[in-house]
Amino acid sequence: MAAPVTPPRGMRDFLPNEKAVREHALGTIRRSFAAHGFDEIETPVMEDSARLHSGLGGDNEKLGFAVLKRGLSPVEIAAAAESGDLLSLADLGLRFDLTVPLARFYASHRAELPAVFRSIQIAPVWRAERPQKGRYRQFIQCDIDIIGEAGPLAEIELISATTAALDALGLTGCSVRINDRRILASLLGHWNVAPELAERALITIDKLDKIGVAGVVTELGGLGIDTEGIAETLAGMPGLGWDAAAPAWLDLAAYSDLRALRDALPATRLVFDPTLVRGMGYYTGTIFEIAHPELGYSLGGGGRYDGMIGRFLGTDVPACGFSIGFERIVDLLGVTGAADPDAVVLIHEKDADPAALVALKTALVATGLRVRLERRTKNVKALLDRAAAAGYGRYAFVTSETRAPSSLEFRPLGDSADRH
RNA sequence: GUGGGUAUAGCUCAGCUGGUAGAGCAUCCGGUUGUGGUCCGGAAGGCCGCGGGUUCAAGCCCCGUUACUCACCCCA
Repeated sequence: MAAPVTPPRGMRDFLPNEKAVREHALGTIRRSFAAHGFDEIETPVMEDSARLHSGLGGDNEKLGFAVLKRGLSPVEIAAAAESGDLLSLADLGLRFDLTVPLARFYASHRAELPAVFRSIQIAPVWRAERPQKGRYRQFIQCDIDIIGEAGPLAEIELISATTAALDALGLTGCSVRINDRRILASLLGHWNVAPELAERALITIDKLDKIGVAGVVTELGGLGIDTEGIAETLAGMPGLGWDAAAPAWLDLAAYSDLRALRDALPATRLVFDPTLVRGMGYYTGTIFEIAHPELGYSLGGGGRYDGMIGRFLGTDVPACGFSIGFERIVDLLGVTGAADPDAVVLIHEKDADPAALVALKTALVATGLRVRLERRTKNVKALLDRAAAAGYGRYAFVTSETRAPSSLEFRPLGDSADRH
């Protein structure tokens, strides 16, 4: 058996028709974001290892691909193995999201950017996860971020631009779940959860829709949290809605801010969900996620991270972002290639004159057509089916008598069942 | 990191209670068919993922391993 030829685990090759669908979707998203006043930027795929592991990335930090320093000596490697700190052998890492690189980018280029900067990033990120449906080790994220806007305008613009992009893709049925870190903080305070347990407790709360009230109570108890009265609070959380009679644990200021967002976005299905958490440690205020009724995972998410840029810049700058999980969107769209009548296939004999063929093709290209040459095989049907699947709309046979494009007789390509 | 499923031709898959490897599609060749998407015939293509074990005999049973895949964890 030959050496394996599959791509690395969790990473994929894309066939021509898949690539075409992806590029089409990316173009749609890009145009939609740009129309809403965002500007596209690009950053390197790697960042300093120390920056990626600054504690802001939550669990994702553990999933980062590290890049070894060049020219390591056996002594250094042995020392790292001895100390158990293998990460010290890496000085760079592949980015696991686009937010941490953006914060560094902004800190680096602040002087050249507008006071309120609206960025687009459409780029791959890497996480060393166990792959499964909707989860890959290399995947594209489509992020928009607004830096320098502390008020709700940022959230409103981000949510409306993102839902506009989803609409442009023809994706229906999506809703946006929304919550606020301040609400989660007041909830944990109400339960007297120790700060060092807060992160674990939040992740557990996030699972409420999956494991139920009893499951969450058990898991919280396992963390060492006093679960007295927690079940009652939990039971009332999912259906709370927009007109709740303010339970004691609810941060009223944050709740009121969320209601204002809801009022500002009448066209969006905005669902208040106090159990929404999100894993990234850097969120400080609003958090949101795109939900789809057919999927058990989210199609994207984001939130406000007012503290992050200050870690790189020294002074705090408010920031908020929204990320679309491109791979999950594409999986949902499926592969549909429409036939292009301006894309034609020229079928020629094995012994056709190459110079004449290319001259003929060039003449057709000059008229605005997309032209592919195909050597005639015994099985013409298979050849034509493949061309049709690749989006070609017409075909013609080239013979030794074919001199000019006008002598070609084009026929439509398509389902072979309805023609013969 | 944890658990389940799968692994046979380029692709999609059969292969019965263990008995020397099969189909369809694709490829190539010959013929047929109104300058052509039809049909007929033929050929080529396999360490049955890899390594052990049981057996007279293993694609099939047992153990291990690797890869893929689904779910959990976590996440887009």
